[in-house]
Amino acid sequence: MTSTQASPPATTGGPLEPYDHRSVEARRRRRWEEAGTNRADLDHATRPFYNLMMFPYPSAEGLHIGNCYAFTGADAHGRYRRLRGDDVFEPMGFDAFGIHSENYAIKMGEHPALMTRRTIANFREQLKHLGLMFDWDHELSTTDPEYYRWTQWIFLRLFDAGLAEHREGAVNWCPSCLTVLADEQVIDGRCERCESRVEKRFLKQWFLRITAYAQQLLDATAELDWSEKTKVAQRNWIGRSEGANIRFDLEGCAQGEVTVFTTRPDTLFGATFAVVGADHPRLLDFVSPDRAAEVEAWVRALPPADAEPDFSVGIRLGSVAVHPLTGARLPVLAAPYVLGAYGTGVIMAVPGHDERDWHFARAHALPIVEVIAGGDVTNAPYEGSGNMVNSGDLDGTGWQEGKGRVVERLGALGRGEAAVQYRLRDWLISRQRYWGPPIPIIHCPTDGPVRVPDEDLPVVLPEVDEFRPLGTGTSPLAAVEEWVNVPCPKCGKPARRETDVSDTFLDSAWYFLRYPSTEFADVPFDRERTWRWLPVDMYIGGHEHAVLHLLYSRFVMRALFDLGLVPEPEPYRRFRAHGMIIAGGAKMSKTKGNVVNPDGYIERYGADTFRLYLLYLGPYSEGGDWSDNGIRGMARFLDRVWRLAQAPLDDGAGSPAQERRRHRLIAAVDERTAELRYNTAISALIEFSKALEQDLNKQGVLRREDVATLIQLLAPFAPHITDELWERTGHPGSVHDSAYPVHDPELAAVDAAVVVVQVNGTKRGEFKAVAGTPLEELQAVALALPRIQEILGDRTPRRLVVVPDRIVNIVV
RNA sequence: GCGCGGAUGGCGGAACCGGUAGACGCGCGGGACUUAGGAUCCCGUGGGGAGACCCGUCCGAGUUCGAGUCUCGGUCCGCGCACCA
Repeated sequence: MTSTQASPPATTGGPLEPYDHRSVEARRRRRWEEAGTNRADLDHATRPFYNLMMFPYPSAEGLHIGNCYAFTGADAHGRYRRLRGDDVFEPMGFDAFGIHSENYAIKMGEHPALMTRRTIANFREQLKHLGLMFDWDHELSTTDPEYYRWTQWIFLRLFDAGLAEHREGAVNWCPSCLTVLADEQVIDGRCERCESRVEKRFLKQWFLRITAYAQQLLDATAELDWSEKTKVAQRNWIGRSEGANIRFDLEGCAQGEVTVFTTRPDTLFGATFAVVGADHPRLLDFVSPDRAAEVEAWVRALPPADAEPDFSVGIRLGSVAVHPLTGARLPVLAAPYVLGAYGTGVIMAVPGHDERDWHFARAHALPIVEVIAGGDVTNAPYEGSGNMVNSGDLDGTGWQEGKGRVVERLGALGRGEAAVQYRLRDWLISRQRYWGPPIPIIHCPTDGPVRVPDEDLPVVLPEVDEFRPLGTGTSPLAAVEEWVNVPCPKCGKPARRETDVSDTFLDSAWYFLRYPSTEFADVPFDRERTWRWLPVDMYIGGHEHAVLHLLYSRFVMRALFDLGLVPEPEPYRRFRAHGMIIAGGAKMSKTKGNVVNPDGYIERYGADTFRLYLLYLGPYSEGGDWSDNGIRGMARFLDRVWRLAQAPLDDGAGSPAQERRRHRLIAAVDERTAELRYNTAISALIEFSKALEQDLNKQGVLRREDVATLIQLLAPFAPHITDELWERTGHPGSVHDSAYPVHDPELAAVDAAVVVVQVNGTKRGEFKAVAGTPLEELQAVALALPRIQEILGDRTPRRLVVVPDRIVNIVV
């Protein structure tokens, strides 16, 4: 303890200046801008730390709370790393191309180019008020020709590598957005944006062959330092399954043979019919001539695919599949329950041991045969384990072993082999829309699709008045004749430009490569910069992008790595997903009227309070429930910090207990901040501030060291007020350039313990002890407690369990 | 259906390796200061009981000296995928 105060400490004299967040925050931001505090020295960084967050789509409604939450949490991490001595690069940009922006522009009747310029300006201003450590010198927008020039360049690298293909396929057509959608953008058979029922159409489209990387992308997930949840989502999306390809001869139709994929070759003897997906692009090749007309009519009359399977829908095609082992002649049918786009689009049906096939067989009076013993296939499909039956000389073989035996036998006959299938499909990037980067291809009548030469990039999106989709399956760009008609780069004869634009996910699949190199006009990413800064050290974003964006960018990075253009195959060393902010226990939505508007809170409480509350209201990885009252607690906390930092400060060493307290705080906050456990880091800071308040009330003075530590540890969360107080407490420079305090483990260790005494596991007393007191001594003290003596009476303890510094449990 | 998370006071949430359940914040109750305050500060706050104590982390079993934490079985909620053969 310091000596009791003989006289009141010197004070500043007048009343304490109240905390005015408006002037403080404006002043700090001005200072940062003047001093270039947030700029990273990209060429000389010795400890480069690339702190990336998912760039926003700049919606016209402006910054929403989810953006704020994502960025604040990521920014706190960047600021923490910086205080720990890293050279942190924290860039920001705008993902402004795409259907999202275009649909809104159409609704408002404003040209997307104009609208985007405005919404970006608005977003940028809002972001600046959040006190984020962005290096605005490296801002980018995907709609900028200087950016999408390189998006096109990336496409061409993939094209040259044989990873971009123009081919016909069944595509998802949204009749409302009037465009093709990627499989990933179809949710329960509906468009993810407008929820219209999606239709199947056959169009020639550009695909990126991500499936060529399926196995690599799958294998590499094991090495990633990502949230486990995200890795699992990626693995499930890639969806590897092992089984066999089996060839059946066909009779009575144009197609002479068909290959099917199955994960259960052991059930081959139970195959009683074959089914072709109703959406199979060459369905008619499986139909016998006399049935063609009827089947065609049937396909046309099919209702749109529903989320719920309907097994009563199906039709006989009149052709026959010959069983490769038994020679049995199996009927061939078509049904919508089989996917034309997965595997070969045709299956062998084993109704005895597959639930879907069983229901279909029942509905269409097809035979059901038991080939794995263990169930009763007349009443229900049996998908469990067992021995093979009705399988010729393989009867009695275990089903697992049977898989190999059947494949072996097929192999010997040249009728099949072991095979792997992935759920992952190639990435369809063609969009028949206006607001995107034109795909840099020229279609020539003689040379086919020809790439635009690199030196002709960018293929600038022409300015047109009519940007609405035509609905004909072609982009509005098709109407811009003077743009469309160009000579073929190869032969010089008249040719036409590709008029589709690319998917916005291609824009965001490489933006992290551009940030460090934004000032380079003639390369997409400078070699030296890229090798110094990539891969990203920490990536923080929403879990909604756990599959699409993360997988696409991993694919692009990997492809570029194989071309020797980037230093590593994986783009993001660490990834952490943040949770979601809800309000009143429910997702925010306009219809519910519970949307929290950030601007109002920043205006009223200041960005620091707002940031602090966002990070405090729940674990960052989980999100939390916003409460209008809750934020006031954080305002009180910062008011207290403000008062404390203006109190008289004492440069003395203070008491050992005070110093221990400070070191314990550093240890706790450091560890929790590093692990993104912000809510508990902040609660430790609040506790400490209350302890300092007690000191102040008692002694009228605070230790300068305590106040400085509080300010520094708080700086990643509340960057303005801490910087201001850092200056006011006499420190030169910005708090954000200071060195994070370091704790001494010995001092941070607990020195006094409260030892609980239990009798048979129930607490009966406690006593204080010096940390590290020998076990025998703890025992003795515990047994000597009067209360314990009383409870024990004349019973002798049967056993004593002693946990150092914690517990003595007396078992009688 | 499959996969992954959860379930703790009036509310949001803490709790390291199994060791005082409920840190911290909100709300609420009481007090101080105020002309007044929905401002600020102090004290209290899981339930029951006058009390020693008893009960209490979704439910039911189990392991253990000791379980919010581990095991088994179940209920409910959230998220993702979903005719993937």
